[in-house]
Amino acid sequence: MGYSKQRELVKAIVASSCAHPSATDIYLEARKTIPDISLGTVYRNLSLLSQSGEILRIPVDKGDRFDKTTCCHAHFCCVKCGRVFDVPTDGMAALADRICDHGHDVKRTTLLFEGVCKSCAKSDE
Amino acid sequence: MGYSKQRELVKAIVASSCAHPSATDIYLEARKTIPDISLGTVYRNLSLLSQSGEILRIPVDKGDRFDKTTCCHAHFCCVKCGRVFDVPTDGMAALADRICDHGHDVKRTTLLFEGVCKSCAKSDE
DNA sequence: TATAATAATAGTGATAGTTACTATTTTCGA
DNA sequence: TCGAAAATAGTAACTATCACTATTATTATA
Ligand SMILES: [Mn+2]
Ligand SMILES: [Mn+2]
Ligand SMILES: [Zn+2]
Ligand SMILES: [Zn+2]
Repeated sequence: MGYSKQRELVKAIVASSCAHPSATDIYLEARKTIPDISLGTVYRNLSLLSQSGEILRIPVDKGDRFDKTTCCHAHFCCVKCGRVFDVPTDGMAALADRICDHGHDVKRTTLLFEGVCKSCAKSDE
Repeated sequence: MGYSKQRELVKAIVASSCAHPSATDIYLEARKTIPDISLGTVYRNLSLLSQSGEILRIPVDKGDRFDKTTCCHAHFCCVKCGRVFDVPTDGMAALADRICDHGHDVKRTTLLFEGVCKSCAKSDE
């Protein structure tokens, strides 16, 4: 993965944010430094950085969000304001309860594993 | 929520499927019975049925999927074929390991809580 | 350094899933 | 049976994201 100041900027913006920014958030922030950076470049670099494990992609209802914290942790996403909060994953069963104890109201818990299934892994030798 | 044969058909199709069908899957199946049913009607009824808890909406990368099983359970989604498999949620920490034991390759685990946060709950009295 | 090969970019256009809109039709209670 | 309320079909709009291409930047090499 070669050098480009655009890619470094995208990475720096994710690294400096605690708000789990969206691609658009990052694009708007990036334009303050590189005014003619394109949205496509932001998306491409977010994908590359996610694939290489330098940042984490979080699938949320209305567009993906990005996280400088790449170790496994859960998120609480507010359906009203869209903010994404970190949730440490020590327990797990009592997690939703703990979130509710903080005054949040958990409406839905989504747990999704993604990967390649047995039969697909076989079919491409 | 009033009666309509379209809504009953959408619900019946979800109830009879074990494949976690997408909105388009359901639309195509519904047209076999009601040829001029519209895609908008399918989407509207899927949303209504999900909201009322009669079916479960599963957010997956490439479009939502729908589930007749509404009790809490996890899913393994293959990024190659798109199939969605049920995963019982007894343990949780060893879940990814168990999926791998079955020959699947877990690339990413997504755990997402959604709801209304404390400050938003306060702001609308 | 000069230069050729490679990689990345900006800008634009396309795509797909979903929602919004509206005129028409269906349902349902009085 | 009749009128309000709800639901529909069809279409258009929206948004996040990806694809394409000509141009520019980076890197490797002589
Ligand atoms: Mn996080
Ligand atoms: Mn399921
Ligand atoms: Zn909120
Ligand atoms: Zn598969």
